[in-house]
Amino acid sequence: MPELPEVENVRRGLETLAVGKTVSAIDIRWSKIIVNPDEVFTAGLVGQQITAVDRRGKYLLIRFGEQLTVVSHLRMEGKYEVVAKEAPISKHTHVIFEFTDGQQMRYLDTRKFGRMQLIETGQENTVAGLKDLGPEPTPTIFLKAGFYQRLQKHHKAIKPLLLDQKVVTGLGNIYVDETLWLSHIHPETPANVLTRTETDRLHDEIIAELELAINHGGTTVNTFLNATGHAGAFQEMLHVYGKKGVPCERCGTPIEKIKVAQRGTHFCPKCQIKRDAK
DNA sequence: AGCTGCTCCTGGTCGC
DNA sequence: TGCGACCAGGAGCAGC
Repeated sequence: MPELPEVENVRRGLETLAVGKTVSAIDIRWSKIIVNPDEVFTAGLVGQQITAVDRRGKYLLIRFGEQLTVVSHLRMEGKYEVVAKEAPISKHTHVIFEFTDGQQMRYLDTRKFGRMQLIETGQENTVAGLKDLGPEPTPTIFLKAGFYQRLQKHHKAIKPLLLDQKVVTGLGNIYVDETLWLSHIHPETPANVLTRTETDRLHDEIIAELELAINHGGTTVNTFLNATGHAGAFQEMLHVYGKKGVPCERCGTPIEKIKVAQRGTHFCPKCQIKRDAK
């Protein structure tokens, strides 16, 4: 599933393949993907040129001309491809941007969870989800002191807080399990029992893990911008996610899978000791 | 305000 | 083999 590293990879691919192209037509095949009325979305974008592709957290910000932005969230299975218009269209293609050069940028999404919204550039803060987004996971923006203070305010489990994009943006279920294992923290640990030393360690692991994944996913960019293609490569680097019953790399104890806040959660019961509330 | 639970979807897996 | 039940989950939202 696309988390921040995969979205960044898609961003880089679209930057290469779609910037400079001008939209000649739009075909919306599954209307619910588009937050705006179909005709507003289409009328706004036809004739516009793609000028840049930015990213904020897991949101893609596709810039059209100087004044318009399409905010695109891939959710679970969204993908983009840029292909010749003659290329076969899969049944999971829901939005097609046709360009004046005969190519098409297509949005594919097996489970149709993804969303796209046309806004005026500069109005990003009107989009629910974007306006309350926390810091990007980079050392200059995501600060240890603020992270610690934020966690101290909560007594619920650390895992759902890391999934909350308001605390830090970019983590999904896979990377949360991975960073908690790397940090020796049990996913159900109440956030406010974590020490400053522990949250500092967690902070560093989050930054390092996402950077590693971005760099790892940045190796292959072709006309098909496929998040799962890169996830396949990163698969080899996972320590706990999807490894129920497999011996922990550090201590050999079988990895366990439980539910935390309705999410499948993988951890090592020996390396990640559960602690009670204060 | 914090938190929980529901919703959207389809493909894959499991039991019978 | 076929079929139904159930699971996977990011984030917006309602409701307590």
